[in-house]
Amino acid sequence: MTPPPDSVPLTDVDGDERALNARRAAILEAVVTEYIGTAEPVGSSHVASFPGVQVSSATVRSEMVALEREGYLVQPHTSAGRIPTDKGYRFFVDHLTGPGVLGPSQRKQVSQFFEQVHGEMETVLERASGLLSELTSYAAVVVGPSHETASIRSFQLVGLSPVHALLVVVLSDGAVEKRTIDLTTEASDDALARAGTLLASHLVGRTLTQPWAVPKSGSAEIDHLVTAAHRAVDSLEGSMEADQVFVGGPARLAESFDAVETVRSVLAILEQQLVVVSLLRDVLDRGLSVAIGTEHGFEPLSSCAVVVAPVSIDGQDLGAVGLLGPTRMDYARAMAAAHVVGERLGQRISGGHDGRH
Amino acid sequence: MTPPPDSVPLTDVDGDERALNARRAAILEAVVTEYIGTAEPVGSSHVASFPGVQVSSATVRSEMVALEREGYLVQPHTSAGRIPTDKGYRFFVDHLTGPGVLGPSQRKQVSQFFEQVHGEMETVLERASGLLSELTSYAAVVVGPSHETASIRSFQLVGLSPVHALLVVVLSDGAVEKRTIDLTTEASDDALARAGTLLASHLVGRTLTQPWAVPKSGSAEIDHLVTAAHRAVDSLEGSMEADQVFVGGPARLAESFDAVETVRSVLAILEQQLVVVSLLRDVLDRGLSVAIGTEHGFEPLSSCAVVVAPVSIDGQDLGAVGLLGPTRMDYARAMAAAHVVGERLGQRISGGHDGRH
DNA sequence: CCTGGCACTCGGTAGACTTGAGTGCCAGGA
DNA sequence: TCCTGGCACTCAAGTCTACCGAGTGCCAGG
Repeated sequence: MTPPPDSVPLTDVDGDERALNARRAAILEAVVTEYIGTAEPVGSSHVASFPGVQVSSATVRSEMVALEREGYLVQPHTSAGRIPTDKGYRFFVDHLTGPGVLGPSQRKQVSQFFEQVHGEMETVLERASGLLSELTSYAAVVVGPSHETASIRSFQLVGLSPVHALLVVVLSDGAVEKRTIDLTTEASDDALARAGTLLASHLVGRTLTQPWAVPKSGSAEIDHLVTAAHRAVDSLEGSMEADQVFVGGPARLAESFDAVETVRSVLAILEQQLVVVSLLRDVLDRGLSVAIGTEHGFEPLSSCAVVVAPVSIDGQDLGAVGLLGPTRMDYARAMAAAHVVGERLGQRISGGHDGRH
Repeated sequence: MTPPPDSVPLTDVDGDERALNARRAAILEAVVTEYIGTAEPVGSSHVASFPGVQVSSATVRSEMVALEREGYLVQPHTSAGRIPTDKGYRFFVDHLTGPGVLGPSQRKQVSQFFEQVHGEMETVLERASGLLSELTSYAAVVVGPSHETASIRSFQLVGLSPVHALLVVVLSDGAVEKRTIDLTTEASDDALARAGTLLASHLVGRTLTQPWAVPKSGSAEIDHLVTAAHRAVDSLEGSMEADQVFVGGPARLAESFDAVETVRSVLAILEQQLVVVSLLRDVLDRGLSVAIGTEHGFEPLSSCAVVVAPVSIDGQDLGAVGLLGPTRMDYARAMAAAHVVGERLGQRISGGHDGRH
């Protein structure tokens, strides 16, 4: 029906989708901005009244037809306004919205938080997830640094009962891990201590991921303890990652989505911490700071957008922070908040285990 | 209008509210049972068709009027059926429903769980909260044993950096707690070790709540470390309670309540672990196993019912399990599930830190 | 190539009507 | 005395209609 020229953007830079001419971009921006604010389909006359759009509503309409044909907008039904598609949000995030700034009161809130917060790293991360959630009113996720590179600082076997011992490992990053060991035969405190010392001499200074040979002692009793401890150390390695995930303000999901079923399924996802971590890592690894709708390839979250920011300092990976909200989220604010909190958290973590007290 | 005899229950045992005559009880039971199943107001003809009710719907109607006057039922509006009030549920729970039994598949699920689960206490409690939630499809809370009576088994100071040390305490119940200590002056590993040994000799065998005097050493450097550690130990005491709360299946709240706002506020409560613990404790202390609506005096949860069961063995308090659902929850099943899981958990906890592996 | 105008679509709202579940009350009967 | 069937009444919810208005697509004129 329509001749080919219609489908060619005016300032097509490379490929077919990369750029939109300025007018269409302005219209898209208006639609996204308005829809984020009102959650209602945006009509051409609303758009035409935007300061950045200096054409009549009729022109806006014809441009919107083009934007819809190219996949940036959709109409829920005829005779309704348009709402952005994931692709529309993507263009908005990539080209139309600045890095975003926090309001003064929010900046103050962040500063106060980092001045006042104290205590163990876990506490700080946990409370930071709450902060991020409060700043944005979305659900927040904070992932702490992995223990992969931390070396073992202390290694101890503590007897709990005649047939139970506790392996306690302190890492150089301040993490403490433990594992109960069942002893098939009773062990004396003395044997435990000797096995502990033997193992400590072999293990202190290594990381948990480095393989190690089981040292031999002269005594069968102690060898028995040592092999049991060896198994326990191996099992430590796998289970440590999950400890460092903190979810803040999951209750806010109920504000973000009106469909109860969506709330339920997203909450169910957040319960699976491993999934959340890998989602954030995946998005970060792809060099993105925002994943919209199906971009993260994770079906149950297709109605969500994920904003992530690394927690790092000098390129060193110390974790990540993330925000989970509806695709019609306020990307600028969310990105700004995630960025700021991620950055301050990185400074805090690297700057000492407990700056003040 | 109506003469006094109308308002006098037929078999009034003591006080004015204690008992209902058998017919009214049967009618109340029918209403509650039906409403729990359907979530819709129950009419007199439905009730009349219940096997336990051998009277006509007209008679049921007049009895329902009486039950409404006495506060056991309410009508959402004229010409609708009745729904139970909190008082109605209370009577149902106290007098009309048996202890409840789990279905065979659920019993099997519980058995399998306790056969297969292994690992640290925290892991077991966490997963038990998931089990309880799956069994009932309500949100579950598991509170682990308090560390109040546990004695200190090991006490260690580990240097992390020249100006940071980590205090690591192992308790007799297998719990490990840590606290970072800022050192205002640098301390040698040797000084740390000596301070640690000194403190260990004073503290091992005590509980965390017992007050203790700061031991004096000859050296000012060590005294300095010792007082810093003293402060850290004191701060440990207060923060340990919160660690032992596990919430399972919060996403199921979205299934239990249809109002999004209710979901949001209940989720927000569950985020505050201290509140949840004290709620459960409070209900248990009052000797109840169920708190319905406003009975727990906690306004934001007035549309919820809380089912609790102690985790104990031989009268020794090892914690509590709880379920949070709508007031129209299936009390019999919930109580049965909480009871069983609480009991098995008690056996597990007291029976060893890790029965199998 | 933009714009105002125009006919058209269609979701949402409001009112009238119907339906049906449920009630309260009452008179007759065991 | 108490239960029951009958009856008139109430009211939420569903259906149908009409209508409004926001919004669109298209077109002719500037």
